[in-house]
Amino acid sequence: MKTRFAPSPTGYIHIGNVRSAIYPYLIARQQHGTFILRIEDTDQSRYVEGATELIEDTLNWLGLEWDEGPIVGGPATPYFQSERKAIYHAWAEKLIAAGRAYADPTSPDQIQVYRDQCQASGQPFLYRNFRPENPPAWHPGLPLRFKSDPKPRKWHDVVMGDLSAGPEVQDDIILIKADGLPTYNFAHIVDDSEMGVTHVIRGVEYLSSVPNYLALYEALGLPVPVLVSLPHILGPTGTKKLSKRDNAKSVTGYREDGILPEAMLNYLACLGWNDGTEQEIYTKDELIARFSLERIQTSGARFDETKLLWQNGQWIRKLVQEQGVETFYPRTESFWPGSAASATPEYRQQVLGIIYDRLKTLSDLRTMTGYFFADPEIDLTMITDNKFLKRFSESELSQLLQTAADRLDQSAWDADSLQATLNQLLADTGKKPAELFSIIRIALSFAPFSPALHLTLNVLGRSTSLARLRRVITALENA
RNA sequence: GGCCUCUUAGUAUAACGGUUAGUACAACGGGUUUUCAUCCCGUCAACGCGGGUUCGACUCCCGCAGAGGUCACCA
Repeated sequence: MKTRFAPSPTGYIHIGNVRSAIYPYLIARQQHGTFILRIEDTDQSRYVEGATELIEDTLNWLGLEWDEGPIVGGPATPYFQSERKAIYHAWAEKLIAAGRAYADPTSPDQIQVYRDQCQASGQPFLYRNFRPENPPAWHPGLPLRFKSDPKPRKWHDVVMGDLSAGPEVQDDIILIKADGLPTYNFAHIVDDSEMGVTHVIRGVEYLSSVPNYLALYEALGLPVPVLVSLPHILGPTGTKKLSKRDNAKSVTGYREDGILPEAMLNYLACLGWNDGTEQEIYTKDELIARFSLERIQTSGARFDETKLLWQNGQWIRKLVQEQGVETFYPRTESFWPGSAASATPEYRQQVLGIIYDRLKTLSDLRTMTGYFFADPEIDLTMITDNKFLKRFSESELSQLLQTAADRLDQSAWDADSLQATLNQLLADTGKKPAELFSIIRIALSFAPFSPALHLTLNVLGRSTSLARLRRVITALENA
């Protein structure tokens, strides 16, 4: 089995088209086949500098390594269509010799006139109805058209099932443009054949062109590969396919948001595909083992960021628990708040160790860990408005904090001892956990939420913790 | 407009003629010595419509509606 991902370098890879890379990759790996990356850069006007690198970066991030293509090379080198002109021209000459292709002398303006005429009379426009009787010999500067042989066509699509189409959708499509470069319609057929691609996996937008492709395969004497049409991914609100026009984010844009590639691959693979079980979390190896083209959904699927976020949280927990904090830590390095810059990696790892199960994305570290690295600004309203604390006066609260500070000062400073001290404090003061722990927690962090109190104290350390309690005691006294 | 495709809760999906239509996310409620999160328990919520076929239809057939795709010297 040989599959390929064949993007055109017109920009970044977005959520809406990355499944055309994931599915061919998964099935190729499962069958111990070959996954090819081919760059379809035949449209010079749409070429974007650096887009190829963006594509490679996306595949690398998701872990979709290609066996043949740019950088790695392969038996069908080159893998850029712009460098394969001679190959397309050789196949074009064969068609001309067989009487199945001809030069098109009609100007684009004239074609537009024909098109308008048809529209005015309510007829579908087909170029073959205007085919010139004595076309000139083909030479550079003239487009080359396929001489179609319209007839009923039947074919099978692994996802869509048995399909058919009538002659009315088959036309004399352009094979080579006036600039000498081939169209997608011609180039992909030649390339897939030359490269030995057995399974063509691409978006459903190509479905209506398949009858023309079938005619071309026939005229070229080439076998038709297995055809697989992937339904579109829809935007979160609209009903149209996700595209860059309606703010589809790049896949790697989610990397900057703190999404893990494991989660992204997991989510995307399962958007419109399932193995029939109720499993939700899949590793790449599990996806490779379980994937099947036949179980790809026939209808489009909406991209739902909420579930991606949930899966990402699951993956963060899974990886930290499996690998340990130290191993996972390097992946978090660019996500810490600025105030963490002066902290040691060891200290950041300690913070990560008690906060990771609250993260939905790695970038949550930026907003959730500030008080571990710098003294938070005192905001007494967080105390006075707290639903457990508002019934106490400032002096009661400051006395409570004073007692807590004194006891903690006597305590050994490790998580277990701190928990024991807190429990003892609870018994001695007769306060409810919601009261005692809330005032201490807020005094330490002034954050809406934080890890368990004994763990927070343990990581902050004795001197920082006590200093923070004391400045709040002072603030309460002066209130 | 022609041609083609699709249609189960808000979202992603399971079901391959017989189920109280299952699961996950979200939402809502509850539990786990503070908060938030995790984890656990629970609640709400779906077969687009109309005809057939059949003892029986989400499942098969036909029609309709809605949505999408495509009709480029773009891919």
